[in-house]
Amino acid sequence: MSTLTKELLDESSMRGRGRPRDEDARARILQAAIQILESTCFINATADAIAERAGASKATIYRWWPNKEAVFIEALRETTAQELPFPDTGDLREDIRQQLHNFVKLLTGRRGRTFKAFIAAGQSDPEVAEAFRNLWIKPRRAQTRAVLERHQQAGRIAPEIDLECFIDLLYGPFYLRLVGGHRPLTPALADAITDMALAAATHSLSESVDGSGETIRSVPDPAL
Amino acid sequence: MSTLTKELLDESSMRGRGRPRDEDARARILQAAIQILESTCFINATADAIAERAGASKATIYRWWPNKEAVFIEALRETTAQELPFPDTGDLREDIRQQLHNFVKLLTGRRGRTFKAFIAAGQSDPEVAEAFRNLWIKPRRAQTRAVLERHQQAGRIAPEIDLECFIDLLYGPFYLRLVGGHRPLTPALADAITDMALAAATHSLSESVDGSGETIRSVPDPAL
DNA sequence: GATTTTCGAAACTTTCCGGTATCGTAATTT
DNA sequence: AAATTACGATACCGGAAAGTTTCGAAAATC
Repeated sequence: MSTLTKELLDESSMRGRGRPRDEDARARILQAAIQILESTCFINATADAIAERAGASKATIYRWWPNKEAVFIEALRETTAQELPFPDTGDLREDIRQQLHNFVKLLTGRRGRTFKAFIAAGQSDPEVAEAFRNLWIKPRRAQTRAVLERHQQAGRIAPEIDLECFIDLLYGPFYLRLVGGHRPLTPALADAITDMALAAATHSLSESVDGSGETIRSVPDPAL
Repeated sequence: MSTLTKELLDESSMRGRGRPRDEDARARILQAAIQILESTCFINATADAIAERAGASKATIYRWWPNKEAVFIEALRETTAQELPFPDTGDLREDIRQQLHNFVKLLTGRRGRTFKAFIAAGQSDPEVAEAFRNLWIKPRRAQTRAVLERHQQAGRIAPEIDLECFIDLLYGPFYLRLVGGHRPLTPALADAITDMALAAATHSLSESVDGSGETIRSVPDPAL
């Protein structure tokens, strides 16, 4: 975080003559960008605000990034890269429960505002939308899918379940409350979704147990 | 839509002396507002754009609405008031399936862009966010809940299911794909969510049949 | 020490847009 | 006919913010 990241690797060979880039300023700018998204909305996330908070100059920002959005995108990449790893204990229920609880904790914290800001900004800026997809959504989905695939192959998720849709079923409710704001994001929701998602994933499984190999998706008589 | 809505009700009594408000212009302005949200993003939804498209004057807009956002809010109210009624046939599966298919159709059409615009604008304008909640989200949820409550009382949904969470489970995946853009909104998703949501709603139901009155949320042995 | 490149600070330009004011005209009441 | 109010068109005002430029100082190479 301090002035430790000076000359690194063998970039010294391709270094020009003049004063080198201030890596510390780079870090401060990215951190300021994220902090602004965490506190206020995108509307207040101006280039001046970043510069002021980072103790840097606007000229410095525009020397290294083509525009304001690029700063936010790089900041998102650096801060969310390692977040929310899907648990893989072998216990499907516990994996899901843990993950959804962590997700709630993430969304109710500072990161929730960051995501809302990116979702909002993505509507008018395709590059921001693509960045949010590629840097946040897709990596999480890929990792989630990897774990769920193992559970499915182990028979703990019914084989006819479309995992992509199942992942939407898992995370969708939380994004809905995040952007809808009709109800708060609580651990209770995480528990409820865990129960329901697990029932959905194992339903046909428990049915195929009692008899027909044909996976009949029979429902209790609609008329009571 | 034409000049039919002139003097209506007994407002003629409280009409002043001068030229009356041009109700046709009002309709054109609201229609223009919605059309702009449907075509481009909120970013292009300027007051000038509304005026031009409506063939009206900006002065007329600001005479009847306090600001730009109020126009969009009233336009949302008028256009979405009657949309997406939850089916109530008594057949839970068919009710859900129909509703989700209609929802997909709605979101993939022009209305999807409108919603994205409102979600985005709501991040920086609390009044817009509240309007979207009160005019779209909450009415749909209330109606959905009313129908689902009857299904639950009739025993077609397990009694321990929290309907609010279940509603989030139903609609969440579609909002997620709408704002995430990682996968397209397809009827196939509606079918998949229908199957999984129904399994979730009836799972404990089929379990409580075979024995214990205690609602144990037991799962098939995690280790296969 | 000369050169080169970056730095922070701040002024600056440019563009855009929300909202207001003006003006001549149209519609309605009295 | 007079008074009143709304209309469309258009010019205008003020602020905000993206991005550029200028400037003197700092940090590196040669």
